[in-house]
Amino acid sequence: MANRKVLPKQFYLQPTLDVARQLIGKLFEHRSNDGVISGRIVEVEAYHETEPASHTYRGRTGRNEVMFRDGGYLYVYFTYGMHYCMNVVTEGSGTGAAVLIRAVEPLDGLEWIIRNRGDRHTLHNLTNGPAKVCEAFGIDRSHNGLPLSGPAVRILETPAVPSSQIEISRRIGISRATELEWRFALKDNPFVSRAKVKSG
DNA sequence: CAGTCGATGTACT
DNA sequence: GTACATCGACTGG
Repeated sequence: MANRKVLPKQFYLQPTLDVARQLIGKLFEHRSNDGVISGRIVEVEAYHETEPASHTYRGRTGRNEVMFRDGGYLYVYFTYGMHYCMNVVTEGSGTGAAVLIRAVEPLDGLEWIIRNRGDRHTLHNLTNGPAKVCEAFGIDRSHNGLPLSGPAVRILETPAVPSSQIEISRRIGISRATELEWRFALKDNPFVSRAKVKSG
């Protein structure tokens, strides 16, 4: 794969919705002793301390500490007794905000992704959901708080995706509050969660 | 195809 | 004790 530049710190310090939109099309990469797994980010959601669906709405807790850091760290949390979800922390120190990675399109390490997820899934079902992405990439509690500048986890620069290719919609799975249109996805990409399965 | 529901552990009230 | 930024298996049309 071509050499890619790691996203600069300043990228993550922007307003969370701007970071979310710009993360579409970027490459997420996990390097471990097992090898390299990478994927193109195709679906994200923004979360911010100013709205009730965010983990940070009620202030600091042990779990959400990483979300209050300055942007550029990975926030990983455990939910439903069995799943991990990973987020990109945004904005300045003291603001609890992040962008949830909801779906990626596999690039490198497909063999590892299949091994991590099990071999009874179709290609499109490997990484089309936030907990699926974490399982596929081998991301868990131990990655909480790691910097996205590497060496374990990184996000790499890519050419900007035109806004005509980005679909904006309501967030998924929110039960405590009115859902906001803070979800960004690549239009018609088959790796997006809840994508319609084409018959032809 | 859509809708329902159990799994399973942790953080927080 | 309750809710949970989910997934996958199962049901019925």
